[in-house]
Amino acid sequence: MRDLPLLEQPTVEPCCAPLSAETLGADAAEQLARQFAALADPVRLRLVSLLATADGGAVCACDLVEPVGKSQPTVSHHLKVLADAGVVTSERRGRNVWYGVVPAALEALRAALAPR
Amino acid sequence: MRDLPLLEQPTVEPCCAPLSAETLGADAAEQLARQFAALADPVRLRLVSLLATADGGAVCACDLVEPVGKSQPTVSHHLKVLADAGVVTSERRGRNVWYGVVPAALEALRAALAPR
DNA sequence: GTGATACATTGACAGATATCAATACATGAG
DNA sequence: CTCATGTATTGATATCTGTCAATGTATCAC
Repeated sequence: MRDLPLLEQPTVEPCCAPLSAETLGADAAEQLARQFAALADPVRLRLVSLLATADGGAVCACDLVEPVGKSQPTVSHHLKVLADAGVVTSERRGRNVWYGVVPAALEALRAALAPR
Repeated sequence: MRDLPLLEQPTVEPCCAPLSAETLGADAAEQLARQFAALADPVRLRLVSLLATADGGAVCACDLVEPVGKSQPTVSHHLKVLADAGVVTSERRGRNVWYGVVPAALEALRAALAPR
């Protein structure tokens, strides 16, 4: 028995060639830096990890506040940063909002770090 | 004909299990966030790319200032940030200092982003 | 409609960060 | 030792970022 993805997955276009393949241009560097910046915070990393390890790949925002030990507005802020960077997606379900990782986004970053 | 590595490569211990494998603890999250933060700047990304694409894998600091278009102290600062994060190594050679990427460090970050 | 619940936004503030000019330090040449 | 060169450090400043309390907004139950 197979389920459709819980959350709609946005299309992800690769930021650039791997760092080790060709010299990064200024524009690509800015874009890539923004994506890494999204992961450059311990709270956001824990959020991503919570989403990525959840079965179904999605978690209600209500279940994210307590595990990271920050206030609700702070968690909401971090989720927005992740969403703006394309690392997570969100979807309203009644009164709740569910968040899920965008595996393709992580894969794109992984590709940027690939060795020569 | 094979050469020894131009720069001594430090040992790199993996920060943590992949984000998608198990929930990231607070301490591991801090450590991993610091490493991603090193890559969360366009100038530093270009520096890493310049080093990674150079044959021999190392470049004189003197050849890094002009390509990134920032002042010498600024470039020196960014190189220090990268070195502190373990992403690059440096070695003095006479009056110059040569910098090189630490491929294992990039690989460790890549591993953290690996899918389930 | 009213009230309750879940999430997002605003505003304020402290701490971090990127940048450069000026200066210090280290190395090799003479 | 002295000087020139390459790199690092210091100090100052503007900008960005993480955080929370307070408030706003959307959805459901009634």
